[in-house]
Amino acid sequence: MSTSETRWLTAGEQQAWREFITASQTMFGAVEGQLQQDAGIPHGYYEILVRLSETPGRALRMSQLAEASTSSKSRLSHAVARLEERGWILRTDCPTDRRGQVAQLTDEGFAALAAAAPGHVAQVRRSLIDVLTPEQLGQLREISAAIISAADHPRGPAAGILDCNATTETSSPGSREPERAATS
Amino acid sequence: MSTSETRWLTAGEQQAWREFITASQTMFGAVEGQLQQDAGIPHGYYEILVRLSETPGRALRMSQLAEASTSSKSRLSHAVARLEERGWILRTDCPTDRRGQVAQLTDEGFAALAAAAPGHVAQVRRSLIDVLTPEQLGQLREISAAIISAADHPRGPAAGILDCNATTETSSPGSREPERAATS
DNA sequence: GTTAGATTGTTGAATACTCAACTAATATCA
DNA sequence: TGATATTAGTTGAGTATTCAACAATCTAAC
Repeated sequence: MSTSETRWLTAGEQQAWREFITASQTMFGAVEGQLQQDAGIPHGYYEILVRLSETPGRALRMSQLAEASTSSKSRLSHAVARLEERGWILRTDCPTDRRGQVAQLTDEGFAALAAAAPGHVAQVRRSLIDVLTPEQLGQLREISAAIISAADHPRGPAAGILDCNATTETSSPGSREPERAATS
Repeated sequence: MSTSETRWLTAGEQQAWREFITASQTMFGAVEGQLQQDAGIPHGYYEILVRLSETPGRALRMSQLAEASTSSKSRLSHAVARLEERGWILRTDCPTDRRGQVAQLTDEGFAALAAAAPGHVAQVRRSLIDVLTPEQLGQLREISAAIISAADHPRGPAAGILDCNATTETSSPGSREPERAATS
């Protein structure tokens, strides 16, 4: 298994990959910029506030909040600390588990979120939703689901099924390599 | 124009948006992690090296390199400084423009890139390419192109055409708002 | 030619994220 | 019960990115 031939990307695959990178950077950059500009917080922080706002008591255990906002514990800890400084979140001890902390969205936090939401939604429409046809949006949803699912259920380096993708264009081993060496 | 009603996201739109966020984070996180782990550089640095490696003399003006790697001047400046410390890039004065600097990929840099490429490509396959059908990859390419194009040619807040997207589900103004206030 | 403006690239401060190390509390199991 | 392992969450150091300010050079217009 040591000398597994590298399956370089075909021209089409590489183009898809690079355009996807550019599109994502552009998109998230615009969303980030709008939020930073108008609300003074990064998008990750905004997500944290949103998850809390959607929870019945507007409160969540740190670990659950981390999962809900797809954040690492460390990142969440730092982020909540910042948001607490602003008075948008309050941290209290968890009554049932003395290790735990409960993050509670304050009224100020909710108000800030409500104030930021319209501008954010508008930006998301401008950068993504309204830019795609309904059909494309559906496709994007399925593509995203496939990506997430693949990450959740990783499989061995060279599953047999995958080879069917390399049939049409075998990407001659040297073609995308000797002088270029890479793939972004 | 001051009181433009917020067009909240429909349930489907919101789901697409959120899944896209998660998918992107997952995907780029995996790619980033692999590169950081195996090559000790972030993906953005890798891209810089790639662009240089693809250029005839393996050298580019800073501004061109910035554009090629979709990076801000500042970011590139910092990044190249780091890569220069490693001996992977060399900066020299531009002969034709005394303001300019030319970034030159060194042999060590090229070697490092060549060493990192196989692992990176494998990761890109694992996280994206091999996870999608050829058809989906094509769809993703078109979706990406649409996003990029929209960012390049921004249009006014409320173009008439856009309203056709809101026909089926008008997202009752209060539905996704009063208690939730947000949209990730 | 000289001046006003634009471009090139760097810098430092502020912020956010990652990683590893750590404390404290709870679970598991002999 | 007591020992061990797991889980919850925080912290600090290191690094990357952004932003605004800046110096230096080039370009254009008069």
